[in-house]
Amino acid sequence: MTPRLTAVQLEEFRSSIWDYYQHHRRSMPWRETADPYHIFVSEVMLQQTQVARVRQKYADFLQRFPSWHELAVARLADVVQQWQGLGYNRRARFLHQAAGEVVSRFACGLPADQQLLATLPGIGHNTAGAICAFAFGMPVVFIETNIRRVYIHFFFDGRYKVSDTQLLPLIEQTLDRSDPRQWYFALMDYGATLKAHGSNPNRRSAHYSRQPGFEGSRRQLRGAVLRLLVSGQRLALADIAAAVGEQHAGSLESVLSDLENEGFLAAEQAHYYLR
DNA sequence: GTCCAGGACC
DNA sequence: GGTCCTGGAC
Repeated sequence: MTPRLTAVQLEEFRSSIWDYYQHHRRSMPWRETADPYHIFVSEVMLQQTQVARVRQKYADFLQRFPSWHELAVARLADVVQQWQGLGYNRRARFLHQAAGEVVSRFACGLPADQQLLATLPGIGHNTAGAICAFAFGMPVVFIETNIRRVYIHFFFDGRYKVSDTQLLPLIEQTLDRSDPRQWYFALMDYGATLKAHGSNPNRRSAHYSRQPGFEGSRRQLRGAVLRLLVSGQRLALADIAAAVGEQHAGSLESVLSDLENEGFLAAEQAHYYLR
């Protein structure tokens, strides 16, 4: 199933990655710090979102919410406002909730523990691993899209439906324990270039799927509703319906209900507002 | 205009 | 296995 690497294969692979990194490393602000809060914010932003779009948002967000405490005590509406343009607003709510938990559960700071980090909202095994590697320099095993590309490209040439379960033992075998932080930076930079040049190896991942269209979707409507309310105004159903337009009329009430249940919205006297 | 990148949670 | 956003590339 998963190949066991020889010492020579291992050395060749590591050399390829390090050599590429030496000449083509990408510079990013969150790579210049080991501050757990800064790393945490960057990793949540980088979930499902490309580096280019995160850069400015990262700087603005930290300017507005400089510490766990200031994020924890902020209004959710302010956090969502700061999040605008990144998409997947649930991440803003998770981040806000996570800050609350960090302040209450981990007064001494973020724990250097992958399992424990993965109990925080919005943090799964992979983001927890990234935080451990980048904030604490720990030799943990995790996978994300760029890393996935690298291992499929090198070790599963011509194969289809490659699962992460097959990749993880290889990531573990090849992990350079002398400097996990730089090693993962190097892997991700190599993976990013594989996408840019030639066919994307991740299409051969068992976890690849084509995404549905955005125009007219519930996702689009959710974004539109939050954008409408993010400035703090309270609006009646009819006002929201008028603002989001005819094409969303059928699903508006259901979307409002979802957003209310998720903790984004509240309603008083038939007027909706952002919490 | 159409396609596509990006993990967590239910 | 379905759902969640937005902007940039083509």
